[in-house]
Amino acid sequence: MRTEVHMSTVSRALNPRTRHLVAKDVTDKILQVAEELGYRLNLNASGLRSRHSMTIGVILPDVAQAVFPETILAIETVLAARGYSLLVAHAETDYPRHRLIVEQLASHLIDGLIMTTARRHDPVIEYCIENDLPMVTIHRHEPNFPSVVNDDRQSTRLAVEHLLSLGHRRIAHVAGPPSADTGRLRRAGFVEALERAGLEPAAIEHSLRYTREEGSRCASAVFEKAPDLTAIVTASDALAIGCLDYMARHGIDCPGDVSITGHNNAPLVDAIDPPLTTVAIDLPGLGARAAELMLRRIDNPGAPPEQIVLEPRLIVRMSTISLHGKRGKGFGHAP
Amino acid sequence: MRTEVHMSTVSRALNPRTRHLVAKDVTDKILQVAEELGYRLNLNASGLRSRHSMTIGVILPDVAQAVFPETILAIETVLAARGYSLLVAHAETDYPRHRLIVEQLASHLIDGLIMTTARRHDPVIEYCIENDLPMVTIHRHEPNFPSVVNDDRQSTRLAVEHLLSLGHRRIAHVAGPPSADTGRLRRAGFVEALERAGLEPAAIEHSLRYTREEGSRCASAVFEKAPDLTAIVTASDALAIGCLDYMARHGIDCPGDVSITGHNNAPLVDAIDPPLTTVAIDLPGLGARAAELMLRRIDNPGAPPEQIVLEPRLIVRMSTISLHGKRGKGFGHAP
DNA sequence: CAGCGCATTGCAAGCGATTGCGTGTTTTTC
DNA sequence: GAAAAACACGCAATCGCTTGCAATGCGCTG
Repeated sequence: MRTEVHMSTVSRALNPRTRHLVAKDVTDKILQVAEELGYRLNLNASGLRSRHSMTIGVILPDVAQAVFPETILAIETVLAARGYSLLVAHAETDYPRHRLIVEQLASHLIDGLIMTTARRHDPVIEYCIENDLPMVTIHRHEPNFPSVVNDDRQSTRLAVEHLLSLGHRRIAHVAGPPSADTGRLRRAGFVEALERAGLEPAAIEHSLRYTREEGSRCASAVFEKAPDLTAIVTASDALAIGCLDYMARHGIDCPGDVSITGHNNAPLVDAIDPPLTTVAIDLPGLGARAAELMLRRIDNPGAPPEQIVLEPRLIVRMSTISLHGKRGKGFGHAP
Repeated sequence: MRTEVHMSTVSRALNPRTRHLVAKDVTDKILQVAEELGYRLNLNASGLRSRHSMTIGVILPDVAQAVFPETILAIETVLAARGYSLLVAHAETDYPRHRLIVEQLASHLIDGLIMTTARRHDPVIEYCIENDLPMVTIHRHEPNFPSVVNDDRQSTRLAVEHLLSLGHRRIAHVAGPPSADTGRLRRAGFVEALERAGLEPAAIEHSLRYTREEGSRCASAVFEKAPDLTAIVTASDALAIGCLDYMARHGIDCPGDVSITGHNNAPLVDAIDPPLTTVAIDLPGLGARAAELMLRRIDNPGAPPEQIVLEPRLIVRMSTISLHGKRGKGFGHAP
């Protein structure tokens, strides 16, 4: 930097937070010269001294889940506008990777962490708590941390009410992992909605992960427990498609024999056979809100943690049909 | 760090590249003590002095594309094993974002860049060339840079040959963006394969992006140009599904009236209606090879750039059927 | 007009690692 | 057994920026 001013002045002028300390005309000149010279400050040096790296970590559970790209994009869009970069890490269930992530945090690589994994008892979270690293969670509640979640109870309630209105009474649930908030809450909403109608779940099976394969496995389990079921509410589109896979293999027709609802409204679920009735959640909203909360948290660490809940929306397609004037599978008499 | 040795020795012991400079027993002791104290070196300080940040940038074009998650995961897995983190940036076609990315590079935030966008004439690439930042490209060739690509010519050849063997003769192509290597090469493979059979393309329409909407638009265009076509080869699954959307709206049956092939074998394309015949590319392989090339490039900048080409594989499902004993759309006579 | 306060800028000490150089010690060599 | 080479490690400068403090100059008040 070659101007007639001292480098400390340049530093102050370049940093929006300290810019008010330098005279307006000097600031303008500095910005102009910096632009001409293509000067960029060295974030390593800056971070070394000021102890922030201008990068935010994002932890994803499982690439296989189609719901993340949109969320990530939204996060990045909001953060990039404030000069933050995104460091992504995939952390399925393997511990070595968790350890690695913690190490990166410990290396002061990250100014904040956005967790999109819904698993509880996470060493990464414990680390954030201990070192009070700004964290915001998506898809899960953590006391004392900002979070943005879908109203998961409401999600499955919507699905159940839809099926009830179609005349279904023997409804099973292919649930998410019990270790995940999403899994537990969606299950709770499912049970509640049935209880209100004076009904009991036909069957409930927890998946271990939100995958198609798990969906198939769980389908097998619920059909075993409740051969006369007429509908299945699932906790994710992938699980629903897994159920469809199972049913196709066993000659059970959807929606003719059994209706199915998914969850998330992931890309392409409108194009599958049959187009999936599902509960849409606001993926970009989840990301954008989370990023905003993160920025607010960084600007003002003392503020009380906000918890944002977004409303789901039922999207009816072809995988659910009315039972009225139709026989459900298991009635036992011929046409 | 509180041992009886000097911090320079610690630094050397902790860095695998300089570890040979210190005695084995001292190294062991240092590693052990570091472990006990939970000591992590400060990457900002380290990077400031040594001018490398231990992070690799990855630029993605478009989140909407389902092909990236697997590739990213593979990249991260390989790089994380060597202590590198991943900085991701989405760079569709908007220039402000490109500028932002270049600025991050300029801030020495990144030791290398993996480009997954196939667009040509990219300011980011120019920056890498000028500042000889290690770069490796996926899905595109760049002279003097390592790259890993699918054999895109072969991809569409496979698709065309498959359709030819089913008796199709009037085949159209919904191509990728002409600005993308993938778009041009897949188109070239398509044309070549037809030429070998002494045939001409029924129609070719270039999409502007690999999206469903563009697929629909292009479908409209090719049906306009060649109403008698019996098959469409597309440059991506998203485009293929867009074609299916269009056909569904216009009462054209797939595969009854027109056969369609996709490209990439993205998740769920086996579950759509009809299950899509597509050309599978090795998504994790693309990522893993790219990451390995990056590491090699960093270790040994002088080595000649390797160019890796992976072989595609045709996956036949239900969206393509034989024309033998069947009438294609446009023959003009009733059953 | 002296004195005070405020706004603006310069000074210089770090932030925590890396690394070229130098010194001390051990091993090799003839 | 002495000189040379190899090996291990310490020393201290340095990377580029931030920031508390000091210094300067200005306008304003009494």
